[in-house]
Amino acid sequence: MRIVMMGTGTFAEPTFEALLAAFGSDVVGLVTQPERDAGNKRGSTRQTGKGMANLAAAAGVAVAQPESINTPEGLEQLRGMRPDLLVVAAYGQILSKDVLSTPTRGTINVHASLLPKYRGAAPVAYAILGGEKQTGVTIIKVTPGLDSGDMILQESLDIAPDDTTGTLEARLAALGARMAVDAVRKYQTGGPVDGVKQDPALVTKAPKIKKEFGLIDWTKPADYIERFVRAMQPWPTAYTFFHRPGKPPMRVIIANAHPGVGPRFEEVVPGTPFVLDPENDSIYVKTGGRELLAIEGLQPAGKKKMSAVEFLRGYPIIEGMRFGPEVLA
RNA sequence: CGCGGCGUGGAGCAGUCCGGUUAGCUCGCCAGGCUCAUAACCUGGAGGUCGUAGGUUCAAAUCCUACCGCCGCAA
Repeated sequence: MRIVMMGTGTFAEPTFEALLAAFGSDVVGLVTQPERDAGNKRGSTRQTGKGMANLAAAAGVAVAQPESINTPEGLEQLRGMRPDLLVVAAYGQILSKDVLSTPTRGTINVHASLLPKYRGAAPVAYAILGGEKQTGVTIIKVTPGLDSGDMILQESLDIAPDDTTGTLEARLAALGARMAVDAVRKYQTGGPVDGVKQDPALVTKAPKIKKEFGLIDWTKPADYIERFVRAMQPWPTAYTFFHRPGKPPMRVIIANAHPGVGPRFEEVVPGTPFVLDPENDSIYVKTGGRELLAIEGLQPAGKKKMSAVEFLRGYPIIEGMRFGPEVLA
C-alpha cells in the first residue's frame, strides 16, 4: 500500500517518523507547506524542530511543497505519488474534493482533540482555554467538512494544571503518532475500516488563532486569564500593554501567572497593577472577577523573559500605572 | 536588503530627544551594628573602559558613522 504523509510542523513530525519506522518503503511521499524563511536571518537562536522535509530527505521519500494543494499544480504533484492512503496531520489547508478522491483507500486525519469537541485549527489551545481536564487525539476519516468525518480511533489524555499549548501538544503528538500507525494497520488488512459518526449536538469549534488574539482582556476573571496565558504559549503568547505616566505604552508578554487572593479593590478598573506585599515576588493585577491575577514571569518588548521581581526593580509600580490594550478606553 | 526594540558595576532599570559639577535608582555582594532571631532594619564599603572602533566638540553615556552582540514581530 502506497502511503503519503501530509503535514507540517512539530505536531506532524512524530507521526511522520512513526509511519516511516513502521511501514518503511510503503511511505512513498510527503506533502508539506513551502519553506518559510522564518528568522533564518537572525542566526541559530530559533528552535524549529527537525523539519518535515529534512525527515523525508533522510528517508529518501519524495517531497511536494505546493503553495496550495488544491490548485491544478498541487493536485498533479499529489497524483504523481499515486497514493492509496493519505495521512494528514496539521497540514493547515482545507482539502478539496479532488484531493480527497485521489487516494484509492481514502484519507485519514490525526486531530488533537476529543472530537466532536474542538473542531478546527487550534484544538489544543482551546481545550486549555476551555478549562478541560482531559483532551486527546482522534483519528478520523477526512470528508469535505471541517474535521467532521467518522471517527476511527480515539484516546484521551489528562491536561496538567501547568500545561501550556506547547507542552500539551508535544504529548498529543506522541499519542497521535502511535494511533496513526494503528489506524494505518487497519487499512493494511485490506477490508473496510469502520468509523463512528460524530454527534452533531456535541460539536464545538476551535478556530484558527491570529496573533492579535493574544491580547489579554483584563475584564475577564482571573482563572480565565490564567488559562489564557497557558493557552497562548508558545504562540501567539499572551500580551498586554504597560501604561506608565509620561511614557509610551510598552508591549509586555505575560509568561506565567496564577489567580491570587487579595483585597477586592472595587473602585479601580481592571488592569490596574499592585504590589501587595513587598516580600512577595508577584505583580497583582485587578481583573474583572473577584480574584486578582498574580503575574510571576513576563517579558517586555525587546527584552529577555524575566521574573516579576526583576521586572519590578527596573519598573517599580507607582500610582497611575495600568495594564491594558495599546490604547486605553 | 522585511519591520521594530535594546546593549550603562553581578541582576533589572533611569539618564540619551534639549551634550557640561562626584553617572542615579531598586536588588544582590562584602564589613560592621541592632536583634533570641531573620531574605527584616540601620551604618559603611567594594564593584562601571556607559557593547566596540572612529568622528564632531573646550567638553560625549548623551550628537554623527561603521561594526559586533542580544531580543520581539513578521505563524
